[in-house]
Amino acid sequence: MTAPSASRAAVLVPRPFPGPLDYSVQGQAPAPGTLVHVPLGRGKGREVVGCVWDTPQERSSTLAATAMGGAVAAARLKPLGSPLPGVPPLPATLRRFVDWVADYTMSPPGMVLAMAVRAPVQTPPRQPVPGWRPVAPEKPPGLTGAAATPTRLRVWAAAGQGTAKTVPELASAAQCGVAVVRGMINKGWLVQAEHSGAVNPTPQPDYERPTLSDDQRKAASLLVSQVDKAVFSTTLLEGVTGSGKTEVYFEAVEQALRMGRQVLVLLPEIALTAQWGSRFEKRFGCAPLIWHSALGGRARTDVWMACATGQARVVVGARSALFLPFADLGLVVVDEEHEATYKQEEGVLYHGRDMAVVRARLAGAPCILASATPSLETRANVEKGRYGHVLLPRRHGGALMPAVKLINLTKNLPAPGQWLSQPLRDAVSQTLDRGEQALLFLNRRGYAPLTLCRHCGYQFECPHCSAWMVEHKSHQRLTCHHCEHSEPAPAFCPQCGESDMLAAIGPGVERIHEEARRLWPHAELLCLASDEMKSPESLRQAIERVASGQTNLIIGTQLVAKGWHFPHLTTVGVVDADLGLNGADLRAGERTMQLLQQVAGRAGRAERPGTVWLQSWDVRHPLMQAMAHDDMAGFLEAEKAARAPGFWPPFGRLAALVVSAPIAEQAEEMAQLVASVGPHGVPGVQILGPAPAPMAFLRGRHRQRLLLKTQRSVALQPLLRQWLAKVAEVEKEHSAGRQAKSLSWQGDVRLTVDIDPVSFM
DNA sequence: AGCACGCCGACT
DNA sequence: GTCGGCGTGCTC
Repeated sequence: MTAPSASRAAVLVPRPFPGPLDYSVQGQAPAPGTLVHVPLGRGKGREVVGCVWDTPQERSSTLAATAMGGAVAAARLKPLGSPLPGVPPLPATLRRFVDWVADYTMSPPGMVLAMAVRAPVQTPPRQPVPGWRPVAPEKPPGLTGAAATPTRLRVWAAAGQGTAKTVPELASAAQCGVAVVRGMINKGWLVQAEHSGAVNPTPQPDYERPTLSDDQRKAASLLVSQVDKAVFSTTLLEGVTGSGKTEVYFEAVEQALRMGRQVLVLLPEIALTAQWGSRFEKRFGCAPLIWHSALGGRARTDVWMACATGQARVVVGARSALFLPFADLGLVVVDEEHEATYKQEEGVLYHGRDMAVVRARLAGAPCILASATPSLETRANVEKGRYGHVLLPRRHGGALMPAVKLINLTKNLPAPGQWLSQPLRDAVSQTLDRGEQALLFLNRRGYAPLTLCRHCGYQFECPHCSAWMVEHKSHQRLTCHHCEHSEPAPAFCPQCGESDMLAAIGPGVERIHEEARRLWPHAELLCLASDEMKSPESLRQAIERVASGQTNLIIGTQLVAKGWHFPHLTTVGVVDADLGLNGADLRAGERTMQLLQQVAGRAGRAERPGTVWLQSWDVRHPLMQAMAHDDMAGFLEAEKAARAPGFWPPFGRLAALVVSAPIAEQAEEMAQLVASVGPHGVPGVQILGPAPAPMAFLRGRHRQRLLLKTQRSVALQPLLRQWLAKVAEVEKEHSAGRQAKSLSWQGDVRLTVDIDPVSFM
């Protein structure tokens, strides 16, 4: 004889609390996943929208039970509010994913939930609008003779066609006022029917099936069989640039569509969704649903709702699409899986690629990771047998991989103030003469990375960051690339007052553009940098100009290195191939290799072969040698060999702890304290630092960094949890002892934890 | 994260 | 005498 269920419901609210809060319910509690209004705090706007959460037992299948404090006394419980109308409950697979991400990233679960429910909370879904249909197939007796006016008959006909329509829809279809329609409803000639709501297009599996090469067919059949099994698996789809990876995983998408299941495709950048969408449309006959953070209001909620109701078949989007409430997810694809932009660097710090694998696992769906240059992490998972692997070793349609040539800058030094060496100039001139397209690549926005005074040596630095201000000639401003700060280009030195002595040092893409315009005055130039391409639409137009051959010389930043298809492009010149190799970044070599491979991959994708020129100050560098001799495997082996002995990722695990404060000493003192209570002397665990973070001053805050490095066998998060608990304990002691100690941790001292850090700033 | 409460400085 | 600064503490 079980009593009616406890009059208490756990509700996760979008606040940084350690777990769900309890509310009292009279009668039956709403099902887990239901979004409800709940009172919170004593404030005026004391209502928030939360999500009815599962009991710990229900969660424990996927999550180690988190020790939560004792239950709150029943008398203190506030009553549960009303559910959000028209919003389906969050599916269990999404709730488990929220729990998992919170646990893994050590973020409050409520903050993870916030990412999943922002759309329907900010913009409530459209309420279902009634549609109207004829009362019967035959005209009713009243609608005869004089009453059967031409207008009424048009309304009658419109109501009988297609799906049920709303009153305004019928009025416009029949070209009459709404009054006519209302009148017919009052007479009972039209009856209410389900209105189908916002209709989502349905992709057709075999709208336009491509002819696949043998390589492609073999790869596709394996992926299709994974989708067919409808269980979790992860497969790396590795294919050189131009090998037709997209067509291959489209076959897997097709299979999921045939099975009536939903597909999620992640892209590293929203800019890519437009071109991807048109490829999808050619293949499946309609556009996919697109999801990214720039999507506003109503459109956002429409996509969210379509995922929840199952109407959405295929969604393509940025990493935040992982938190959409898919009703029946049958396939997850992560395109360009190696891209660092998959790492969220603000708020909840999660890696989109890794969380995509988890999302698929919790949904019982296969996951495909696609790349021409897979990350070492993913390769390691392939080698351990955790991920499957399919390989496309050749370019599609018989196109050849481009030849790579090195230009030794020490021997081909351009004149002062110039950056293109003679061999590169010759190569570009010849390309243009042949009527082909050339690309000059420099991964640095703006005109010049440093402005200094030749008289006194003053360097223009950002007042809020330890970084130089970058000159942007197009806007006549100096801009910091790490924060919002920007100021008009100066006329004189603020230190010595000297005018005419300010000098732009080093090249940015704008400066290369200027040099190219002088060298090739008759070329059709286009400068492609992310800061100039604000909207996806302006980028789409620029890409279209390149792809169609309207422009023949492109100067660009890493934006042009993405997966674009430029059939006329045969020559690529990398202005500074060494850029990115120096610095303390663990993955500097790997990332530079991926970038160079991706840029190089833009050349010679059609019938004409391509050539890639790398300008380098250090042509002996293993990466330059590997590029020239097409020996990526060798380079990667060397990278692995360098990381393995120290248990650096992927051979070990890493967490970054960053202490930041407005005053440098505060950050230093706090970092010392954090370090002092860390897990020292634990086998397989190493603490590095504290030391000033590579960006020691950022957005007005001084930063100290510690790294926790463990062997793979060590559970990283429990270790960190203990560590942070000790930090909190010591902090408490200090605040209890008030007057003691110095200025530290008075004020705005923050500690952030980044699991699996990607950026080493 | 919000939001209110609380306890100290410059204004009508 | 009050308005308002942001330090501190709580949210079932």
